[in-house]
This record gives sequence, C-alpha cells and structure tokens, in this order.
Amino acid sequence: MARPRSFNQTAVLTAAMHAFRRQGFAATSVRDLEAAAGVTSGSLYNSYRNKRSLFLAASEHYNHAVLERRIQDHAPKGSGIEGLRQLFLSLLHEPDGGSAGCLVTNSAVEFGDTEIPNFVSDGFDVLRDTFADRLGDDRAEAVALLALYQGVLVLIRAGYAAHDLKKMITHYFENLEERHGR
Amino acid sequence: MARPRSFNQTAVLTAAMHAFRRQGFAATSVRDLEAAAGVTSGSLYNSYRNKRSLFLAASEHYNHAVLERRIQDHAPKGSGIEGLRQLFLSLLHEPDGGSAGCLVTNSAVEFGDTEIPNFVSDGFDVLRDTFADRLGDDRAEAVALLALYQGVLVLIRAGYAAHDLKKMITHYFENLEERHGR
DNA sequence: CACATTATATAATGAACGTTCTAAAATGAA
DNA sequence: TTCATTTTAGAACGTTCATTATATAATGTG
Repeated sequence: MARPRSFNQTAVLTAAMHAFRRQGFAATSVRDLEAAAGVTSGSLYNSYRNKRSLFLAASEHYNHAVLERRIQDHAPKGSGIEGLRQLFLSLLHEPDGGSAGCLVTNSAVEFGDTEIPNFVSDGFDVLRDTFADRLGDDRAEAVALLALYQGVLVLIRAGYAAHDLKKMITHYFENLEERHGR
Repeated sequence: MARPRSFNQTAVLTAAMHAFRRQGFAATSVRDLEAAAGVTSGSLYNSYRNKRSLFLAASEHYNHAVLERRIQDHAPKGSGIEGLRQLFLSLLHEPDGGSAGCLVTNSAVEFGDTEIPNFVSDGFDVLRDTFADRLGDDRAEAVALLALYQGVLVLIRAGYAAHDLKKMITHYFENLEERHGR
C-alpha cells in the first residue's frame, strides 16, 4: 500500500543509544544521529516526533537491552552475592575502558537540574530491587550497592584506575559476604 | 593608569560556579553567565580567554571554596570515621534538595567521552586521600567511599529519596565502625 | 499501468550559540 | 586638561542547531 521502511528500527535505536550514551543528549546532534544510524533526518523525523522522543525510545531500549541484559548475564535470580560481585566486576571490562559510562547515570546527571526522565528512576529501581533480592531483602544494603554502582560508573567514565576499582570491589564483596554470614 | 575593574572577581567566579554546577558546561550559555554574574560578555572576555577558561577557573574555585571547605567543616583532620559520617550526611542538606549535585561529579560525566579536566582528578584525589587519612590509611575502603560519595551525589541530583539515602549512610557507617574496631 | 500512501533525501528556516569588533567610559600620569 | 591605557556595553558575525517544508522514490492495489 505504501513505501516500506528501508532501515532496521532496532539498529537505529541501538546506534542512537550508543551515541547518546557516549556524548549525552544535548551534545549529540541530529547530524551525529544521521551518521551513527546511517539514516537521514527525514527518516528519523518520520519515525520520531523530535530528538527527545528518539532519545527516550533509545533510553528505554538501553534499560532492556543493556541494563537488564547485564543483570541477566551476571546476576540472574538465585545467583546471590556472587552474582552481584560478577555484575560489578563486569563494569571493568567494557569497551573503550568504559568511557561511555551508563546512560542512566549519565542522564541522571545531565537532567538533574530539570525533570528527570522516567527511564532513569526505572533504571535505579531495577538495580535496587535486583540488589535487594540477591541479598535476601536487605534494603539499606541494596541502596548502598545502588550508590556504589552509580559511583563506580562515574569513576570509570572519568578514567579512574581500573586496578584500584577492582581491588575495591573485591574487598567490598569480601566484607559483604562476611556480614551476610556465609 | 587605566580604567579599573568594576566587578568583584570572586563574586563573578562564584556566580559562574553555581551556574555551571546547576546546568553543566555546555548547557550554560555566555548569556546565562552574564545574567548570573551581573556582568556583560565584554567584561567576561576581557578577563577570560573564552567560556572554557572561565569554566576552568570557576571549577578550581569550586574545589577550594566548596569541596575542601566542606571537608574542613565536617571531617577535619583527626575527626576520624565520625567526621566522614558527618561529611556524607551533610550532602543531604543542600539547597534545592541537592539538585545541583557536585561540579566534580557532574563534569566527570559531562567530559567522560573527551578529555577529563584536571580539576576532576584533583577532586577525586582530595576526597580519596581525605577518606584514607580519616580511616587510618585503608586505601581500598577509601576508594569504596569515593565511589559511594560520587554515587550519592548522582542519586541526590536525580531526586532519589533522601530518607532512603540517610538510612543507607547510617547503616554503612555503623558497619564501617564495627569493621574498623571501635 | 495509474493511484494513493508512506518513506526518503535534502533544502530552507529561524533561533541560539560563542566569539569578535567597535565605540564609549573611566582612570592615573604627564 | 590631554593622553595612553584598560574596562565596559552591546552590536555584529559566522556557525551550528533542531525542525519544517518540499520534492522524489518506492511500494501494494485496482
């Protein structure tokens, strides 16, 4: 009945997600997005109302395809504290030394002075609930892990020595296991 | 010999610091800075080469006037773990619910994809060295506190429930004191 | 093959940006 | 008071931006 889309919607979302994660929302221009996704602005605006709408879609995609996926890969239900340790350690082996950081963390900071998008609070909730569950419902400790997780991502993005972070994580989880009786 | 400056240099630096802290470097326009500092761009460009140069000066000012000042106020040398607890708790009582966050944390994220300005690494070092000293030179724990500190600032900026953060900090420091034998 | 419909490419638009330029104003020295 | 010097105010410049408008291309259907 009409001309079909000539691009893969998920591929565009993934490309936009990477660009936004690396450079932030405001610093990523529509031309950057065209180049990253291999699609011209005409097509982007045909699928999304504006840059913000594409950003929000890419961010939801991030929460599922990257964040929840990472949890599933390293700290699935039942994996306990050991799963959480692996989850934290996995952050140290990201491409480019992890300089892209996390889209949730980065957006929390970028939008902190205005209105925080829902996907940020959602990302925090997913992490905290995962931590609490794997710890056997220790809420205060889960919030501590949430803060530690965000902080590690800030430090990694800023190029903080990965070796020091690894030692820190190792020590932290040794203590955590002792305190949670093993 | 010539016309004197008609504005207070520290006041301009402080105003710029607040603007950059709230909105970030890129999102703060020179016109924003004019309004915040009560000085026109002509004067700003007469004193600073460009926006970035003013930003770097304002950031150095932040490290001394805000960060080191906060340490001195809450966790001076000799104050031990109790000082650190007060330092962390003080973050929960910032104006506007702390939505401005920390200029070091915010800049670590904003510039994470390019070159990190020196004041960011300096800020990290000051914090980590302070933590290590007050803990009696426990480096791994100091790095954990550095990450926790950055994470708390991210969460506060994103409007995370201050009540939960307070409980978390309280629990964290109870554990810390036990582990450091008291 | 037309036709309706939707996608695509790119030009055009208007606003905002950082920076530079220009002229006036303010000072101390001569 | 005249001069050299520096600061100040704000207009002007060129660029980049997100978005809209426009024209063309591709499809299934009749």
